Amino acid sequence: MGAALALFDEQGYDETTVADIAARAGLTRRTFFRYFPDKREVLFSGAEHLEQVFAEAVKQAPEAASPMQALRAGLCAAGDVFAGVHPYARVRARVIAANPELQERELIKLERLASKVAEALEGRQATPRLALLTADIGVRVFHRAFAEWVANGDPDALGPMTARMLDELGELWDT
Amino acid sequence: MGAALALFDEQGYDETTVADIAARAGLTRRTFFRYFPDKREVLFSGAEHLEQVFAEAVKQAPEAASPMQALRAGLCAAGDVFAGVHPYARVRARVIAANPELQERELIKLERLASKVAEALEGRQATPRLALLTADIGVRVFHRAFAEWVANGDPDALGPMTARMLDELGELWDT
DNA sequence: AAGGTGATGTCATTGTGTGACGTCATTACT
DNA sequence: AGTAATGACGTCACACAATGACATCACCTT
Repeated sequence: MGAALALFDEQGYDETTVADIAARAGLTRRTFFRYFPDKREVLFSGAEHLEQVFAEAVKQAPEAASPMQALRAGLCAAGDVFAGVHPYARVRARVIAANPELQERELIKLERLASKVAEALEGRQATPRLALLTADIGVRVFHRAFAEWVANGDPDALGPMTARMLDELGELWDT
Repeated sequence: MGAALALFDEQGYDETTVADIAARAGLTRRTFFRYFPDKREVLFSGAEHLEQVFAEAVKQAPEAASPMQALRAGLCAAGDVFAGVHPYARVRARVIAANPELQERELIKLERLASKVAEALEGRQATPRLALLTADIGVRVFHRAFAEWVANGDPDALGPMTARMLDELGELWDT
């Protein structure tokens, strides 16, 4: 809902009531809660799509690919999802950064994403233990790369930024 | 507050009101909110202590240690914090697992922990970029190892379990 | 045209979180 | 000792989120 994002950005999240959002969108409070289970959820409507793309790319990776290689494929696909929405992502990130409640919601979305990816990895060769670990770490790398991308990255290069960060992470063990 | 944990375990988190908790503890609703900023926070009172121990261990690691080695030191110290509380941790984990709101809070606590650890790593040799990444990944490894420890681990071996998982993660790049 | 179906609005209720304010006990200062 | 300051706790009142029950209206199907 664009109305909500605009209001959050203009006057802050806490200062914006659901009634405000509904009013600007030409709705009632009650109706708002039919579209979104709660106030925060407005900012996370694309989450399922991301989950789906990421997990699908992991599943579609070549048969011979290792978990890490499958993960990399997923990360690149996930990066593509955000093509063209860099400006929107900036505003959204600013709003979220300003509010702990929203950060909480963001984090649990990541957790859900990780569990979907773990599922996809299990559908290949990985043991549950390592699938969970690999997925979790992959998603966190995505999260950090996303933060850098929003802050100062090339709008069209989220995927590459993520892949690079994954490499850098692997090198941390070589000391 | 033990009263809260007991009630959450007996009747569920949502079914337990702040008034219930306060009553059992011999307090008022208003007083409860003087001790805890919100209802969830009851279950996260030890968080600052963990942050402090973890970060301190990272700072105290030998001068020559790499970021990864300093991280490992922090993880072991963090493991020691939970010596003797395995049974309590089980109940707590069960309550949290049953409620998304609590999971959200747990995740943001981890995020705070990661940022403290990142700070500690920056106090050594690491660049901000890699400090954030290393800390984040370290904390996630801790989180996953903790989950396994709660589910079926040796009550006295959280630290070793965590260290082992960190090794396994590093090996994922070797394929 | 009648009836069903879905989208939206109205109303009422519960519970969280917070501000304003009062009371009481303890400590500190003269 | 007497009194002022401080802090812990309670009472009251309120805004808002969230949700269930029910009404209304538009539109589609036959």
